[in-house]
Amino acid sequence: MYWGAMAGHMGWGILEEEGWRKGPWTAEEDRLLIEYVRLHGEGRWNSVARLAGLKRNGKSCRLRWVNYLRPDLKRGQITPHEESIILELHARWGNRWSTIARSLPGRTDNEIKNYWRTHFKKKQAKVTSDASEKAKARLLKRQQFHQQQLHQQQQQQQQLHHQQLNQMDLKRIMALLDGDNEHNKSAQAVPQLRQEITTAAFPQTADEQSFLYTMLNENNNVSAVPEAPITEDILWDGLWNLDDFHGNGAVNFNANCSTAKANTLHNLVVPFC
DNA sequence: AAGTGGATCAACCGCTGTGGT
DNA sequence: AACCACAGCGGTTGATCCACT
Repeated sequence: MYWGAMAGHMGWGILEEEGWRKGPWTAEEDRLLIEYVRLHGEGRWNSVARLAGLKRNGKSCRLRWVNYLRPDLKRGQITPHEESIILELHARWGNRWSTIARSLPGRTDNEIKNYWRTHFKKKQAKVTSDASEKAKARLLKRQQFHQQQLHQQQQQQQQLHHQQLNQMDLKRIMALLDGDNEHNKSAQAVPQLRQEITTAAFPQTADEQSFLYTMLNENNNVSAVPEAPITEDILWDGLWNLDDFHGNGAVNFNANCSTAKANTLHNLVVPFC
């Protein structure tokens, strides 16, 4: 199109090291190539340079002929009908442009490829972008819900802390740590203490629990790492696994979780269902 | 009027498949 | 079997056009 005009006027084109011209084709080069094909037919493109006096390599000649000079090429815009064919065939074959082009007489693979890139690639990107926006919204909703839950949990914990603070628990644990209990120096006492700390109504907060575990470690000079509590991350992992809810995920979910955990998860998940 | 950025398209590049020797 | 030349394909580039600010 405008390449030809530009090349014709300005004499563009550069010479490669091997002496091949590159860049836009001139009107004279086109004429030589057309004449060559008229005399010798398509093919044997590497002979074009020698037989037609063109300083173009075979690949360049073939491409110019196939994409621009062929007499059966259909000019003009892609019609809606052709567009629907492209869509359908691309859905079936993907980026096999030459295969698609065979179903569209007069259209080249390059043309279809360019058309797809300019018309559908961005639509595809928009679809992806929309999906991304939805994901962001979901994340925001999740974060808001997370904060709300955290706030509620803190309030509930504070209430429970005051209501259920069991002085007997505290006294028993502290007594064990202080050494009133003779067993606390023995290795067997460690699991017992750990169990006390874990199951006692007191402590209720993570800080309190951490404090007691530290005391326990210091007193016994052993590693007393508690079982990891149920974190939000684990709960959300459960939520994402619900994507597989119709498959084995649901089965595993129920099988692997205690009823309490399952209920907790269920309560967390329901707002998003 | 000038600048800018997206759209368009011709052409190139690198890789792979195929056929001949 | 190995090598080579060629054809074809898909991805990418780069220059120009054109609408918009």
